[in-house]
Amino acid sequence: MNEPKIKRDPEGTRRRILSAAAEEFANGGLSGARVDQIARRALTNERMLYYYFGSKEQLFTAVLEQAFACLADAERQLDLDGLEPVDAITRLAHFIWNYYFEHQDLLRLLNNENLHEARYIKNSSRINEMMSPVTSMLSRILRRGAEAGVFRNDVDPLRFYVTLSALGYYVLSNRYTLAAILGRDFTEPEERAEVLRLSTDMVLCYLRTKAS
Amino acid sequence: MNEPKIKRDPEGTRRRILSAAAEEFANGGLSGARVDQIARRALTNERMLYYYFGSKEQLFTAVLEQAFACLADAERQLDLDGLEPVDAITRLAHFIWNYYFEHQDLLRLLNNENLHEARYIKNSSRINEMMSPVTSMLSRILRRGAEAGVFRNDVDPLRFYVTLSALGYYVLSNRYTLAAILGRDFTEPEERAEVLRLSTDMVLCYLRTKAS
Amino acid sequence: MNEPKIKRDPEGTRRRILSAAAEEFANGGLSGARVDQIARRALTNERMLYYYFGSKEQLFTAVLEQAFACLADAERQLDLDGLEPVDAITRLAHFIWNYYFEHQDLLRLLNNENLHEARYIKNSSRINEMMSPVTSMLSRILRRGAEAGVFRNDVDPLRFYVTLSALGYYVLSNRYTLAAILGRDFTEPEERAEVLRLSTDMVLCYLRTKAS
Amino acid sequence: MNEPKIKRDPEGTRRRILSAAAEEFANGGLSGARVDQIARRALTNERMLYYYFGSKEQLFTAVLEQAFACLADAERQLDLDGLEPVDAITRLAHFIWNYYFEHQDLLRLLNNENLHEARYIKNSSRINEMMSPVTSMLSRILRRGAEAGVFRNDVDPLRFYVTLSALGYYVLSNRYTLAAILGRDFTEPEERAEVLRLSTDMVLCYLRTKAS
DNA sequence: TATGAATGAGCATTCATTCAT
DNA sequence: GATGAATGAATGCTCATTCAT
Repeated sequence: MNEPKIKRDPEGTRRRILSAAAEEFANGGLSGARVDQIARRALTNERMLYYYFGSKEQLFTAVLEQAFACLADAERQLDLDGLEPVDAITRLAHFIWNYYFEHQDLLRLLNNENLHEARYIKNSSRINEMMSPVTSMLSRILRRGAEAGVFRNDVDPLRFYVTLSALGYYVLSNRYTLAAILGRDFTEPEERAEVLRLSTDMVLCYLRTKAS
Repeated sequence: MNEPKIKRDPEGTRRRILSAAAEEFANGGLSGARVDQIARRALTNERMLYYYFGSKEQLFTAVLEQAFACLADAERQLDLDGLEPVDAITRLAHFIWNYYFEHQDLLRLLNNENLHEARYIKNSSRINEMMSPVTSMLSRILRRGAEAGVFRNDVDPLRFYVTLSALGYYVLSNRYTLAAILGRDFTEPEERAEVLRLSTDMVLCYLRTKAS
Repeated sequence: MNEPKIKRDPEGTRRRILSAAAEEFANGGLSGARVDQIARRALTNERMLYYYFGSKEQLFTAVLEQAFACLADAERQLDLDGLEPVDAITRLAHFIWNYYFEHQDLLRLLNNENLHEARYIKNSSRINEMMSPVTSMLSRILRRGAEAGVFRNDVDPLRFYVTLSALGYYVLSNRYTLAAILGRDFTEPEERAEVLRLSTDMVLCYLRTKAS
Repeated sequence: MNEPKIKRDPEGTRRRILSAAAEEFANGGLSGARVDQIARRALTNERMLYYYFGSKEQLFTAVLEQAFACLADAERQLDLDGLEPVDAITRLAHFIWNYYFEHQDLLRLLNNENLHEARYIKNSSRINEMMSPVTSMLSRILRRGAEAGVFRNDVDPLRFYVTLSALGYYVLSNRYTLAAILGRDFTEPEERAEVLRLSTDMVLCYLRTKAS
């Protein structure tokens, strides 16, 4: 009656359910999210959710798949191969740092998923097929840097990648408990800039050092 | 009947409930944990849970309080003031790294708590009262290092502390999604040792560099 | 299985819940009534009760609203304006007397509601909107009687209305304790007739007396 | 610790439980009252309630018994035999009117008990033994009045007694719903005085009228 | 494709009551 | 006589899901 009813828009209905579910699962996780809330937010009814996705769990998986697909897309649009190694690393560090900040839903979904021991990612063939494009990119940068003599040559790309991701992820994911316990909000603009600088300084300092 | 019934053991009952709750809340979080499961695991009945803790949420808070109290205790037992600055930092890095590894329940509780935006920590006067003892310790180490000329002198202790914590926390918290996506398990013993080495190398490398 | 299942009858389901609730709330009141009993009696399940009414308390309010709506309907169907004043008063006295007798659920609901200090009536906008139609009717009768010289002219209509209601309500509401303590059942047919006669004699006797 | 603990006062404990129970049962009735509330209000623990009274229902019965015993006591202290019949009736009407007003707990208990169909009064031998002293008193007054020629001689004492009680009980018991529906509070001092006057005028007017 | 109606299992919580000291 | 600890059976309510149209 007073609610805007969308009629006969299968594509749109599916999309609205997916984005509504992303928000609800981000807050609350799998068990905390409510199907009626998702339906209401998607301007449809609960039945359609089952019609399109089969079950709450399958919907959760679909949300994860979409979030990962977005990340992979963004990574693919990064073109670091034309940059100097130092600039490439700096650029990559900034990209990762910003991506999580701008997609905190993904961060929350990842946290939830890890609390489930990645059960739903493992069951998704789509996610398993998409290998992170950024790792091979990183390998190339590190190799180029080593060949140019600006980087040490004993760096494992995967290990280095988690190092690049860790600080940004950690201060964002733990912002609330850190604020409660340390009394500082690491997501305020100035503070963010300082931590990012610390992070890039640290990794570059390490890369430039000769292996012992 | 066939279960061992413990009778008249208030201390023990309370303790059993608390530790059962810690496990159940670690898996599943606040909404995922089931009070009947907690009661069963504690070898008591649901009623006692309310008798001792009032509500599921208050029990959750009590679990958080205990986990934080344990961490604070462990931090207090660290005596770094007698060590050389470099050794002290190394020791601290190892401590943090190992503590989360050996107390993954705390890590999961923290993740859950951050998904709740730290609502339950904020409501706990006990937790708010216990300021992390490690930060003042870290300040002293950094100052000593700077005075001895081995460390740069522009390092913010809190910012440095989250840097120390971040990598260990990240690879542990995200082990499942990292394994699914990057195909490597960062919690295997050898891998852990390598990542820890990378981490300490990186921070020490940074500390030794003169400020730009 | 062996119970008659009614399917796809929203009107009927709602109605059956309401009438089942009326009975259960009449016995036992708000706290004494059980939602599973109401559901069983309504040949449906507990969930539908919440589907249609939201909560036990809202269902209680809906039951009160319906009972009051019935009373107001019955009052509206009384046409006393064409009768002689004495006949009109007699007729009204009989109506009130009989209505409570034939709707003892309403009486019990009213008793319960007064034990709650009318909390649920106050929260019902529907009930607050329907002013008792009978009071204005009574005003007109009393005025006509006074103008015709058969009634005294100092009678307050509302005060007189509660006098008319009181005796019938009291002997019915307190029938059980009166029977236990005085040893007489005031709801037996002969006794009822006598008390009704006493009541009408009394009020008419009073109305006919000149004001002192 | 911070609560005043009463120790070794069996008489007092019993009394405090009884009066606490009276209040809790008056609000909420049998099913609405909570044993822990009663215990807390009585400054003792739940166990003592069972020690002294056996069960919640037996406690309810004991409360009823005490309330009735108080009423019977008060009635016995009325000495109407020395008064003129008209004064005696007036005095009795005022007594009843005031007693319920000053003992609204009794009124609420009676309402609750009638909602239970007087189950608990019936099971109390004590209450069944105490016949209301006021009825025989009333018989004597009516006889004297009739013999003196001031009262009609066809009045049934019991029927007349309920008439005397009804109005006072009704406006008090139904004060909240009457206020909500008629918009007038019949328990305000001035209004009470007027209704009492209406009531006594009415019964005296009736008594003075010759039988038809 | 879309939707209101229906369901049973499960949820956190509360209850009166009893046990053991 | 007095008390803290313990219990099992409800209680109101919510959940994800399916039915019928």
